[in-house]
Amino acid sequence: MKSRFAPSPTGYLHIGGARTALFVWLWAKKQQGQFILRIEDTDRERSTQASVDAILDGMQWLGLTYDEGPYYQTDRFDRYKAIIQQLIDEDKAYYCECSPERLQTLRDELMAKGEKAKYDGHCQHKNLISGVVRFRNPAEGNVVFSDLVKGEINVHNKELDDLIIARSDGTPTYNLTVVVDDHDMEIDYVIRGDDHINNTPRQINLYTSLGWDLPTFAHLPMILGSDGARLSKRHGAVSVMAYRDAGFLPEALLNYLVRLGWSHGDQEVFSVDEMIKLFELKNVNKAPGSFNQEKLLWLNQEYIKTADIQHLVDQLDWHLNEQSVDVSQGPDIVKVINALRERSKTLVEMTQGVKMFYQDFDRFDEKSASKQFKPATQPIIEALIAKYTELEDWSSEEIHTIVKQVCEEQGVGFGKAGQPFRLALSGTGNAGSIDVVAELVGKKRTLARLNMALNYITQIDD
RNA sequence: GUCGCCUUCGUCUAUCGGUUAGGACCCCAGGUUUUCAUCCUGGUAAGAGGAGUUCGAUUCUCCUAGGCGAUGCCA
Repeated sequence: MKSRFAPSPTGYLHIGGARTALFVWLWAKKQQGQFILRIEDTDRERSTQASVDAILDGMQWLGLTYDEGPYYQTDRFDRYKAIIQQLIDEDKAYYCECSPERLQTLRDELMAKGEKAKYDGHCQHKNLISGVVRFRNPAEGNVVFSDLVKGEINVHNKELDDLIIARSDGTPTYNLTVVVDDHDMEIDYVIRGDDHINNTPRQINLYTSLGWDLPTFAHLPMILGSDGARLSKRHGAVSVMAYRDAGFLPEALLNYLVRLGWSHGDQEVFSVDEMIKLFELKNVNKAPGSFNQEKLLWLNQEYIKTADIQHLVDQLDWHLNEQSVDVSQGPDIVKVINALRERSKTLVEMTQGVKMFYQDFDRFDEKSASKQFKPATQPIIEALIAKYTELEDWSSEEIHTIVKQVCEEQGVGFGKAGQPFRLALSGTGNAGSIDVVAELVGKKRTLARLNMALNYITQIDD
């Protein structure tokens, strides 16, 4: 069994494409079949190598590995040419010299009359030998096919016209190339976005005309933006790689995407293995879905909380490099991640949190500082400095005990000491459990930062 | 315009004729917590509209409306 993902390289791999790729990939994996990647680059005006690279990068990051390919349609022009010639020879296709102007006028007229805008067959029997090549679509009857997600679809041949299969420069067009490729590559399942539903009957006629067996079709609903409009740049990040940059784990994105349009009862979290095991095209929804960043964020946090720690280390590495955070000197990154993982929605947030363990800062967040570093706090900070300077066993337990001691001696609640201490340690006030954080930051840096806080307080005193 | 596809809480969805229409995200309230976060408890919120079939429709049929797609020498 074989299925394929066939993007056209006219931009990066976007969310919708990634979801299609995922479903196709899952279906292939589930059947223990082959997943083929084919680049549909017949439109040479718009196709770029940069886009091909971007698509490949996106798929690699998501872990959607392909068993065959990438095949490029531009490498197969001879084959398409032969098929087109064959169709002409068998009188199943013909040349047409109608000008774009004539065609446009025709469309306008038909539309004005309230009729279907389609080619009128002007050149059908002229026996021309140049121009575009059109496929002779059957005039009667209808095309019926059973779509794995949409069910039975029935289209009258009257609605279809003689579509162009070769441009006037001889290059083949999409509807011809897909059919030839899917046949030659022995694709059993054509799974793609439902914007292709309307092309399917035309393609079926091509298959039939060529005497080829039909693949099974499955048309996936589109992904819309939060406003219900087709997902586009104005909805924010649509490129898959932008999600890596924003600190998402690939498995979180995959999990989000698989649940957008597919479900298995009430289950929300799926490992990739579970997806493969449970995925069914018949459980794919017919209706389009809206992309919802909040839910993705929630899933990302779930994955950050539960992921294998080494995996997290590996994934975080890219962000650490990106932000030039050197973790080779200082506490074990594993411990730092464990201290941070429950409070990070993204790896970018986590990277921010990591900084305080490896980098010194020279100022406190002004808003927090003005609130926390009051003159009344001075004796508390001084007491902490005194006791910590003496502390031999720099462990979270001891650190915690001392905070408690100071609170008792000064007759204040834990928060009165804990809050300023947290701000002194982090500079921002955003940090986890202070004892654990202080242990990881280390004695030297903790004392330095407490002294910095003390300075701050004595300065506002003046 | 014409043709095709689609329509359950704000969002993602469950339901395969009989349910107080369930779950999840978000939001709100309460609890745990040295802040935040995590965690726990609870809450708000839905079958586009109209006919029909049926003892009974969210579920089946039809109509209408709305959305999306196609109508390209794009894919």
